Amino acid sequence: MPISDAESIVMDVLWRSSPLAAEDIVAATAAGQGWQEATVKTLLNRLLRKKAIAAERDGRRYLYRPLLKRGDYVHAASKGLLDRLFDGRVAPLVAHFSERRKLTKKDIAELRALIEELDDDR
Amino acid sequence: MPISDAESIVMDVLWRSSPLAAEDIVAATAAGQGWQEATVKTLLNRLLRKKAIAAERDGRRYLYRPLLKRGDYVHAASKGLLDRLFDGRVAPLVAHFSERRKLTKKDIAELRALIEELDDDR
DNA sequence: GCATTTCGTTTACGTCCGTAATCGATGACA
DNA sequence: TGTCATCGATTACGGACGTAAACGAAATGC
Repeated sequence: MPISDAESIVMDVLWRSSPLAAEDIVAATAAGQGWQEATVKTLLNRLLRKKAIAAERDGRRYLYRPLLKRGDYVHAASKGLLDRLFDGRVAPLVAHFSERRKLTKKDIAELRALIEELDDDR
Repeated sequence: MPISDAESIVMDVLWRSSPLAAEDIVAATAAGQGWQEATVKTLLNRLLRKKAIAAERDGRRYLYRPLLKRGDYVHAASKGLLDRLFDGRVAPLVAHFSERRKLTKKDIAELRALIEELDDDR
């Protein structure tokens, strides 16, 4: 079952640091997202049902931590997009941004460094 | 208003060739997707309401063509993902696939060619 | 001990989405 | 000219999502 956009914001908090109490997650998200605590509670419950997080009792409250790894989530999302739009390959995506002139000098330098490194491994 | 996954499959057909009659779009998608014609009709109507396509009368039927450009759609989707997951930059995405060893030799060669070309433009 | 606060759980509700059947108008055919 | 086939338009319906209030149990303050 997929993690929704709103849910992924909660995951982000937990990926950054965990375990956390609901209170902490509310503190980290509610203001920025304009959410009520109740909303965060709902999202936590849905994530529990999806087995994306786990809760362990800590006295009268629970502490939440991710079960789903950030890398796995990022990978699934990225691969989904690549498959749908770029024939599953990375280069066409880079080419797309290049054609749209959305690559800064810094982007290009980073890419060049990456590629050189990869070539070294070869 | 966002184009949903199912809708984007209809858009794909129209991006490949347009204008097309509903019948053609059904022919191009229904079998592969396991859709009834009714489903395709619904999707066409929703795309019309979203102004992603336009219909012009052709005798007793309509011919549909895209208003939304494929490049714009691809860009919005890609940028959304990059922004959400990779700090809006392309290199970290490439690095991610590299770390997961999901880059084939061919991918790397394509990327190297791309980068060299970009460097030439510099 | 009893009221109040504090958690998590349950329920709610409008919208979008996937999927499709049905309806209504119009053109074709007999 | 009346009936049948075609189209697009309307309506339907369950599930997910965003957003949140209400409820119930447990702890805490007095």
